[in-house]
Amino acid sequence: MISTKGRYGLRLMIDLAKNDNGSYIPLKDIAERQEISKKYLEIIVKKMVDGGLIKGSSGKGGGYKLVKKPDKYSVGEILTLMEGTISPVACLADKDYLCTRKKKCETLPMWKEFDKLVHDYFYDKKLSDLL
Amino acid sequence: MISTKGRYGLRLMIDLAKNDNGSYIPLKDIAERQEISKKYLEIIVKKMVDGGLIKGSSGKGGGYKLVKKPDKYSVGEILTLMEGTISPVACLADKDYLCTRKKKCETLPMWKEFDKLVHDYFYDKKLSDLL
DNA sequence: GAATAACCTATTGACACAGTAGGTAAATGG
DNA sequence: CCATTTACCTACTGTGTCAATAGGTTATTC
Repeated sequence: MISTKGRYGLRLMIDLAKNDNGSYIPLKDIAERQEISKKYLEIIVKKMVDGGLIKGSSGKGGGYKLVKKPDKYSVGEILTLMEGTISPVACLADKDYLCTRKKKCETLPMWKEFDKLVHDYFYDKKLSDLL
Repeated sequence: MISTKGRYGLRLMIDLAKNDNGSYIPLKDIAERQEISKKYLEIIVKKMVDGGLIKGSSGKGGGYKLVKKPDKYSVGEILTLMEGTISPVACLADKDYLCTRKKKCETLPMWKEFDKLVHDYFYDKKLSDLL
């Protein structure tokens, strides 16, 4: 289940893309347009900056802006950054996950197939597809 | 993310299907074969019984058994019973979810498309496909 | 130097997850 | 009838995440 972080994060990116005029966009404006608490958006926006998906600038005339063209962002990378993982099961989400039943597990192949389905869907879908 | 309830629940159903010889299968045996705590499986098995997916019988010779042929169970119905919902976002999981932005939401169409993808995948996949 | 806006740390209440503990009720075999 | 087996039931617990709020400090511009 995609949390508000992922959902709001995506809307933040769409807002940044739609209102991009070259200059920085203040979070206050985004919060108002998107009807999301600015305080909560700060958490989301920080992850985006830390993850290198957007950049911020302080002071008057400051705000946030995209660092790439919208068609260069996949929905998958945005969601993965926000959610930590988009893998549907713990066995696949964590590379170091240890499971003694790996070889005889009857469900693992299905999870893997489903995981690929999800992964492909979100990584093929671009931010530009949502504008 | 599918929780242990969903994952174990699926393995329980597979175990019941694989070891079906007409009579009831004690939970103790399933717990040992699947290497899952019997106590924890009790919670899962109760949901299955309450949901009408399996039936139980007390006393010696008792246990649990399927009520349908394995090809009549979809993975989707098993997971939905265990997880409550398999919808990827709150907006779609809850029928009564109120969102003032429904009409202008740029992400909703994508969530709907993805929701259908997930739904179709799991409801087309049958328990018999996992044996 | 005032205003603007990002950036930072901490806290909170609610809830779900992943179990565990300890019992009662029902069915069967001897 | 009674011991055994097995399901069935209620309650509890620790850990963690979610969703959000509060209250600051730093950086930048005019």
